[in-house]
Amino acid sequence: MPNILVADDHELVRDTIAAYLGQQDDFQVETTNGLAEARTLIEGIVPFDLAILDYHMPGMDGLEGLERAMKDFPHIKFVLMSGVAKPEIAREAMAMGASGFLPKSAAAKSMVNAIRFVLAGEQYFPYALTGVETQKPDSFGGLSTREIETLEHLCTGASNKEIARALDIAEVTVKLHVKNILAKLNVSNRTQAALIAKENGLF
Amino acid sequence: MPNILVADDHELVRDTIAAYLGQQDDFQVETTNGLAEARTLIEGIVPFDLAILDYHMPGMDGLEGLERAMKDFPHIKFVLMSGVAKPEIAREAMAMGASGFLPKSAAAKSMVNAIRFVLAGEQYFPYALTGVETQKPDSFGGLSTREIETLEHLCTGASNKEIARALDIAEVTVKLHVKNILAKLNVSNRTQAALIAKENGLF
DNA sequence: GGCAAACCTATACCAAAGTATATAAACCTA
DNA sequence: TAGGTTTATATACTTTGGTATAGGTTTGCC
Repeated sequence: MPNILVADDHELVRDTIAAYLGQQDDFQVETTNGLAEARTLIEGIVPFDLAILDYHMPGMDGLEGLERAMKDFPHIKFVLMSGVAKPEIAREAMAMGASGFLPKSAAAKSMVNAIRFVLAGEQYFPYALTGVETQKPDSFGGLSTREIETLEHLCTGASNKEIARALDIAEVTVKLHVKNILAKLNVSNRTQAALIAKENGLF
Repeated sequence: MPNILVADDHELVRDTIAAYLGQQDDFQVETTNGLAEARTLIEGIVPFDLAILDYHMPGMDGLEGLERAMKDFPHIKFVLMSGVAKPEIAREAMAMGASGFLPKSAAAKSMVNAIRFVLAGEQYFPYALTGVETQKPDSFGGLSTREIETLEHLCTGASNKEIARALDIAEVTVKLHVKNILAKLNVSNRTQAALIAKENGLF
């Protein structure tokens, strides 16, 4: 019997999903409210086949938590779940090697089918998100490619040093990009830049 | 057998809640994805006892939809449900005469108990939201009043100096507050603090 | 070839952010 | 009254952020 782990910090969502899945007699379901707890459970005695992780959840850190988890537990299939469902996030997760993406707007039946599909070794990706036209914002406020990438990291609250490591460039260069971003977006610090990027629905 | 209507535009949430409630042998559950459809169902043949309405749902228009529904169907008990859970909204709904408020962060068991409670003719209101006097988010991550005020300015991208001027305190004091905020929210800089505050629907 | 633009690095400097301790008044509560 | 919490301030310090200037690549275009 497949063992499934549902990790979400909203108890209501978590419990109801688990209850729904548990109703299906061929699923065994456990739940947790954060990534750290999920990792502990996975490292435990009971072997899990599939883990459903909420995108907004303590410890996730954007997609980093998912990436780490996939790296640390390569034998487990991971499915990302999100209510806000930005297509790029979903695609990025899939690109990382996630087994699937579940928008919370999906029907419960679709969810169960998707989970079966994933357990069968396939990748599940909602048709609605395959639209190609909504890729990365390639022009926002006249920002260059590298500046967009920098802004993206800025929106996670990363420091210049962290951004430098992520983009594999020197910290001074990041500072340059940040300075240009602030000028082009006409704001005075990184926090404001992150805020208006978010407000404009980026990332 | 009590008849319950669950209206939410997220199919996953809706279906799983309905399934969870339906499991309880003394509940009969129907679902819809918007207020208009909910009203149609209520006006139909099947008599409903209780309607659970999502705050973010087509036709709700903030609390106006709830108010209209309560006026038009005074014989039905209405419970408001929300994931973002601003205390003021909950209180306002209760003040309007709603029978209860369900934050999505509630446990599934609490939900069922709350529903029984409401069906018994009582009003259900989560203990965590009972802080009455302040309209502002008065409890978030265990932040104090002053820390909340500081966080609010943080969310505009203000500098410590600007916050100090706004709150009429010394800049060092602002630094203290910021430091405590970062610790309590478990983040490492002001940008992350602002981001997660926004994500949690504050300010 | 020459030129512009995006990209990267370096040095240096100053401002702002964040940490660490210590002190103290106001307030609530046991 | 004693003790805890919140708020506030101060001094001192380290780290990070942001600016300025000067060069150095690569790419592509006229």
